[in-house]
Amino acid sequence: MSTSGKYQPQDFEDKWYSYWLQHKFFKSVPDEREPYTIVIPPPNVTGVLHMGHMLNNTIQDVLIRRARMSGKNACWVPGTDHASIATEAKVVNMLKEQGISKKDISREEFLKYAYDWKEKYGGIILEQLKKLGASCDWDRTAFTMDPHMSEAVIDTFIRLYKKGWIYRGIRMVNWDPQGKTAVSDEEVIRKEVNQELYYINYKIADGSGHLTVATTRPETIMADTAICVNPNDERYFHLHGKKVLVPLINREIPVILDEYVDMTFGTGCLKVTPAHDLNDYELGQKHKLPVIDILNDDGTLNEKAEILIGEDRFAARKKVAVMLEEAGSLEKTEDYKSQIGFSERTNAAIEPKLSMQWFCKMGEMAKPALDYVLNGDVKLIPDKFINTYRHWMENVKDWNISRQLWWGQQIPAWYLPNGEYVVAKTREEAFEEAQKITQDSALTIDQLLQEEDVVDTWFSSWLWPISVFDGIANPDNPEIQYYYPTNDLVTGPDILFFWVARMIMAGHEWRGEIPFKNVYLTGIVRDKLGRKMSKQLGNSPDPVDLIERYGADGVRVGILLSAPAGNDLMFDEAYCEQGRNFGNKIWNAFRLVKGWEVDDSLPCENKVAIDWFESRFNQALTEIADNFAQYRLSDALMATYKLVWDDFCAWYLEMIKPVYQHPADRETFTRTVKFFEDILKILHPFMPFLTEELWHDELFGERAENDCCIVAQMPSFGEVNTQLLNEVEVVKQVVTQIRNIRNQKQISPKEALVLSVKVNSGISYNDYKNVIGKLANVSEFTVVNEAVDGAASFLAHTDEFFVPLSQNIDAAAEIERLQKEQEYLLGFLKSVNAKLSNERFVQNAKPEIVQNEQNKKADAEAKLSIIEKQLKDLAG
RNA sequence: GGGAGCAUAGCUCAGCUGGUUCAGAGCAUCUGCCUUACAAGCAGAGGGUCACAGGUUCGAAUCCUGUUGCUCCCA
Repeated sequence: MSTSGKYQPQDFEDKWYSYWLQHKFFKSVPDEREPYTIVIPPPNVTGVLHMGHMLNNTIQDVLIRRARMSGKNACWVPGTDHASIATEAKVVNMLKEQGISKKDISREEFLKYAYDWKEKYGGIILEQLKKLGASCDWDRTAFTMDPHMSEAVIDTFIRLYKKGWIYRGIRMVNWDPQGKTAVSDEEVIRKEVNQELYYINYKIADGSGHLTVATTRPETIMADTAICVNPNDERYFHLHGKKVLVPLINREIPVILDEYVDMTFGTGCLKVTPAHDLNDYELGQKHKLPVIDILNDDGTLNEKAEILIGEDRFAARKKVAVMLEEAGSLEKTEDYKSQIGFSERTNAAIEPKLSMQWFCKMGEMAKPALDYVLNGDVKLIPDKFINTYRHWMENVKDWNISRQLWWGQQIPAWYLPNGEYVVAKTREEAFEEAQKITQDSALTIDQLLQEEDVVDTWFSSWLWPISVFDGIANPDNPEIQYYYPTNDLVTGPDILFFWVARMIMAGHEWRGEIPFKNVYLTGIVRDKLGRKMSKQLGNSPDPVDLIERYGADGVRVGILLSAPAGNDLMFDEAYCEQGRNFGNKIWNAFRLVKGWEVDDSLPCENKVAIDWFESRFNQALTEIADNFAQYRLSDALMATYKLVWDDFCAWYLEMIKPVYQHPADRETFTRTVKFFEDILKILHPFMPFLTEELWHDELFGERAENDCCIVAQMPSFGEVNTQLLNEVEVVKQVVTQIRNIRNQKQISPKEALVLSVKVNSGISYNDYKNVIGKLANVSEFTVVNEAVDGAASFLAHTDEFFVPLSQNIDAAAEIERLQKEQEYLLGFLKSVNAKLSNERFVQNAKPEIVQNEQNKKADAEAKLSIIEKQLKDLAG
């Protein structure tokens, strides 16, 4: 503890993190203890820490630290994923700045640049996690492209291919023209966008007039291969069998009939563009229409468009509109709102595009993965997500796993000169296989061409809980045997399908087992106005900056206070301030105790206070454990907060605090120091730095080098004296009431008061004389048999208290107060009596509930008779 | 358009299978205090027709139906 006396978390946080690292407290190796394992949801290697990470990793650290302090062998595996699209985009940009174009360099050269980039910038986020206090086993830091991790990916590809679950096919995919790759359905974010609906006239080829088509994408007319109308649409009977001319290019296309067309939308005439729309594609298949793809991979028009070649699709849209207008083919335009897909990675508008891709069948794998969740083997917390999960799993579509990129695991498929392909781990194995298939002795190994594409990053991530323990290539190794299945996974609901569902599938496929027992789904961090935090809005605080200002402990407390499980959280810096203030409170409570002198000759006069706090502490311990068992971390924190601030600081320390510059007795001091140590333990998972700092203070005596709070064992549950707890609650009421009287009558806390009690409850107030004397500054406390005249009075439980005051009592005000209370009690009694005199209540309600009502009745009646008597006395 | 969820104090949220004074917590607010651990604090206090309308029940914040408003997922 620093000598400055002020709580300054920055002074010691780095010190203790280094100390923990040095002493390898985060390190885990299999042993005879029960394991407790968390694998980190690997953040994107290009990423920097944002508030979502803060939340997520604070939760993981709290769980892992608590497990570590509960006798478990705690292992938190950190790492990053290679984020193929995002990283490749960054590297391409970096090269562009250096004047290098990706087209001009080889795959090998590109990958070298990419690895250099990763080495240089890829670890930032992990360093930031250290600031937060994350107690990961850094020796285990994994990366989804580490050799053994990549090998697991390739093995998985081959295994699933051999099972017939991976196939290649032409499909309409979500094309990201900026990333120049396909993305999966889950990576497309739909947003409502204001667009224009263009009404375009197509001339009928025989010169008999025109028809009008409404479209949001006029630039795709050059790819039209038909116009479709509903066969039942009377307006268009005359068009059946006709041909029309595509405006601007005058290509002839047929009018086809299909009930698919919605007669009420637009004009009822649909342009069919099989290459650029999924529904049109299916329609085209059905009617055997040709496919004309007019777009390049980067979203510009190609020569098949005939016009505007090389223009970007959005620029082309505007130009086509102008050209149509000039040609007299544009009937009108209308404002129109519709849902457009955007790439999660690049935010480019997704272009539906036909291309040859690799797919992974999901149906077979989804079934067991769904069952694990439905039968509770894998628990989703909160369980409201089970419905969402089930819905997705029951309607799962095949997963497009190929990406047209270099950064990632290259698909282990090898093309032969004749167009066939084989799937094999190495070129050599592929060659062997190829020879077998082709029986071609002329085939040479160099003739094999490996698939250019890589697999989706999630195709690595779904193996994460297994592959970090090398459980794919070495399924029986001691690590995977020990740590798998892991315990808790902490992540956001937005990747329930991307990742969580697929990990469960992979777990079942490779090990016939779940990957984790519990999935804690955090909410999304929003600003206090409820908006999602985003770079564009600039409404996200920089977590590292927050840590510098409030301390890591303060930020951890702040973010947990605002984060009930599964709910989005409205983050406000005020929570961090509350966290820091809490740290300050603990710090100062510590300074108080530390400052006490001890006099061994003094007797202990605080037995009641000590016994009370011990009971209260044990009670809170159960509450906290219960909250943890239900993953109610903010409640666990709040229970701890109240125990420390209210019970320990505000009540206990005030009860036992020696008079200024007077020494404490040995017993009180020793017990209090012990309480403090236990408090540090339960606080540690939430506030690791502060607790470690105080743990090593000389107040606790000499500590061995490895005697650290981080590895201390949680206090064990002790006895709870309920009667004592209840009595102290009454005593606290007494103290509050006296303080109230002081407030009302403007009596200084320094002025001692005299107190008498007429006991009706059986509580032995003698035991609490000291406590009440100290907390309420009462110099004389006597038990009386009769009411004291002319004194301020109040009720605590059913006991009557009297405080004679130098000033006269305002009898009228006192009467009014009592009458108010009487009125309330009479009303209350009435409702209780109404219940009790209701036969159906007495018959139907559970006996203990009826008994309760009777207790309430007796209690109210007792209070009423006291008040009546007091009123009579005042009147008399 | 289909599905799910939510609505409780100024704010963020608890409130389990209806029944202890059930209407709560934290923060914020108000009042009084620089009482030598802490003003990043202490002591008090106020604040809600539990979205709205019906229903079931001896009894509803809690269960049912409808209405309104918001959020998310899917098409």
